[in-house]
Amino acid sequence: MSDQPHILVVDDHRDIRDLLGRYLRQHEYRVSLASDGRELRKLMADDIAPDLIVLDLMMPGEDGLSLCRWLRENHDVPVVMLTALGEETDRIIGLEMGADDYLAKPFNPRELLARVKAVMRRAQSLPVGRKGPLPGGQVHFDRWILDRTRHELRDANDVMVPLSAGEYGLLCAFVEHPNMVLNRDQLLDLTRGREAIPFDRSIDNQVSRLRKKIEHDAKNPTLIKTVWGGGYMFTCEVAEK
Amino acid sequence: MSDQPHILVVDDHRDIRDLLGRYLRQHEYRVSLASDGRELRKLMADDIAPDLIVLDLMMPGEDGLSLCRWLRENHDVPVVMLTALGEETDRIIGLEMGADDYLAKPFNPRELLARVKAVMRRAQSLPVGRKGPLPGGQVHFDRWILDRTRHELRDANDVMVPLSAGEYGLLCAFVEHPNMVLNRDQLLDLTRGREAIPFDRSIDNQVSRLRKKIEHDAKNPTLIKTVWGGGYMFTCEVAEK
DNA sequence: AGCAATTTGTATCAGATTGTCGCATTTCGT
DNA sequence: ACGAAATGCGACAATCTGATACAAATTGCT
Repeated sequence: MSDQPHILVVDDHRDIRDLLGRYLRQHEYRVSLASDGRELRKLMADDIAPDLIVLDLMMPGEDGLSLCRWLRENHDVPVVMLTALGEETDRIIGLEMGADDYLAKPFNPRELLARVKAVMRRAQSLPVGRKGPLPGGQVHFDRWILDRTRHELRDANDVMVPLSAGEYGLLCAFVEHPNMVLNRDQLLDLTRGREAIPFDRSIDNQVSRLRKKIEHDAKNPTLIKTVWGGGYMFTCEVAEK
Repeated sequence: MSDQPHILVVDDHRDIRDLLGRYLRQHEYRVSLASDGRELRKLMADDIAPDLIVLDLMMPGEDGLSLCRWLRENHDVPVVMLTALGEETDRIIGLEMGADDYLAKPFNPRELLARVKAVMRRAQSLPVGRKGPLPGGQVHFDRWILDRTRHELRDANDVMVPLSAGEYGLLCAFVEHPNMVLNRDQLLDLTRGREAIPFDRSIDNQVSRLRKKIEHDAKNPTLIKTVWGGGYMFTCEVAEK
C-alpha cells in the first residue's frame, strides 16, 4: 500500500469532482470521489479511512453542513469545506460545525492544495486528529482552565480571572480553533456571529485586552500570536477534560 | 532565438488584445495574439509552443472553458483565464479547475503580469523528492530549535529569538528544503504562495534580515549560502525531533 | 428614571514589518 | 584586469499592528 495521503472529495458537480481528483492526484495524493452524502457514508462504512475530506457545502439532498457534523461525531478526520461565493455565513458555520478550514468558490486549485497541506500538517502535529475541543465543557491550556459551562477562567491555583463577555467569546473562539491562523473577519464572525459588522480593528482591541489577562508577558505574547498581514493564531496545546 | 518567455493572448476584443500585447512586450515577453479558438488551434498546430496562454472566457464561437479543457488534454501549457465579473458562478468554478489562475475583468495589467509571472515560476516546479522533514513539529539545526507549532525559534539555551512572519516563513521554506538550491521564484512561491507578487529581490532582503538573526557572522554566512546566479541554499543538517 | 461603573467600538499615533530603491561590493566571462 | 551582471544591505515609504484615550452603549443599583 502506498504512503500517499488519501483524500476523499465529495461534490455533486461532476466536473469539479473529476478535475479536483485529477489535480490532487497530480500532486501525489490518493483520491477517492463521492457525489453525495449517501456515497460518503457508504465509503466511510467501508472503512476507507481517508486522511482528509474535501466537502462541498451546497449539495442536493443532505448538505455539507450536516454531513460535516456527522463526520465530526462518528469519525476522526479533518474536513475542508467548499462554500459558495458570498455565503459569508456558511463559511463560518462550517468552521463552527467543525470543519478544519474552508475555501470560498471560486478558488484556485493551487490554493485548495495549500489548505489541504496546512490542515494535514495541523492534524499531524496534534495528538488526536481533531483540531480543537468541541464547544462545551472544561478545557485546559497553558496554565489555565477555561470552564465553558460557567463561563469562567481560572489559573492553576483555581484563582478566577474575570473576563468580560467579549473577552470570553474571543478566548472560546481561539480555544476551539487552536494552531491555525484566524483573520479578523473570521474572529468577528466567530465571536459576534452574524451581527453588525463593526470596524475591523475592534478585534485588535479585544485581543489586546485578552492578552493582558492571559499572557504572562503581554508585550511578548506566547499564546496569542500575531500573524502579520494574516490575523491572529492561538498557539497552544489545548486539552479537553 | 530569444530566451524571452513566449505568451499567447487569446481574446476577441481587439483593444484588449493589443493592449495586453504591448504591455507584456514592454515587460520582456514575446507575445503572440489570437482572436478566437480557431486561431488558437491553428497556432498550436503550427507548434509555436508558448510558455503560457492568456485566455478570455467569454468569446463568440468556442468559449474559453472548452478551449481550456482542450488545451489541458492536448498540450502541456499553463493557462491564465480572464473572466468577466459577475458571470455565473458554476462556470467560473469550472474554469478554475482547468486554469492555473484566473483574473476578473476589469483588471489592472500590472496584476495580470503578476499572475503570469507567478504561474510561470510555478510551472518550473520544485524538484521532486523531499529531503527535509515534513512540515509540523520541532526541528533542530545548527544550534537552533525551530518549533513549527508555536512558530518560535529558540537557541540551545531555550532563549527565544523573535522572528517576523516573513522571516519565519522563509526559514520554514529553507528547513523543509535543506541542501538544495532554491531560486528566488521558488522561495517566493514557498513563502508567499499565491498572493501578491512582489519585486523579485524582496527575497534578498528577507534573506539578509534572516541571516542577521540566525547566522553567527552575517557577513560570512554558513547556514544560508548564496549560490551565484542560482539563488540560495540552506546548508545544514536538519533533524526532526 | 437617574447615575455610576463597566464594557466595547472608534480614533489616533507610535512602533514594527516589509517591499522597493539605490549604490557599493562581489562574481563571472572574456 | 576589466566590464557586465548579480548580490548585499542601508535607507525609505507604505502598510500593518499595539496601545492608549475617549465616546457610545450597556448594565447594575437605588
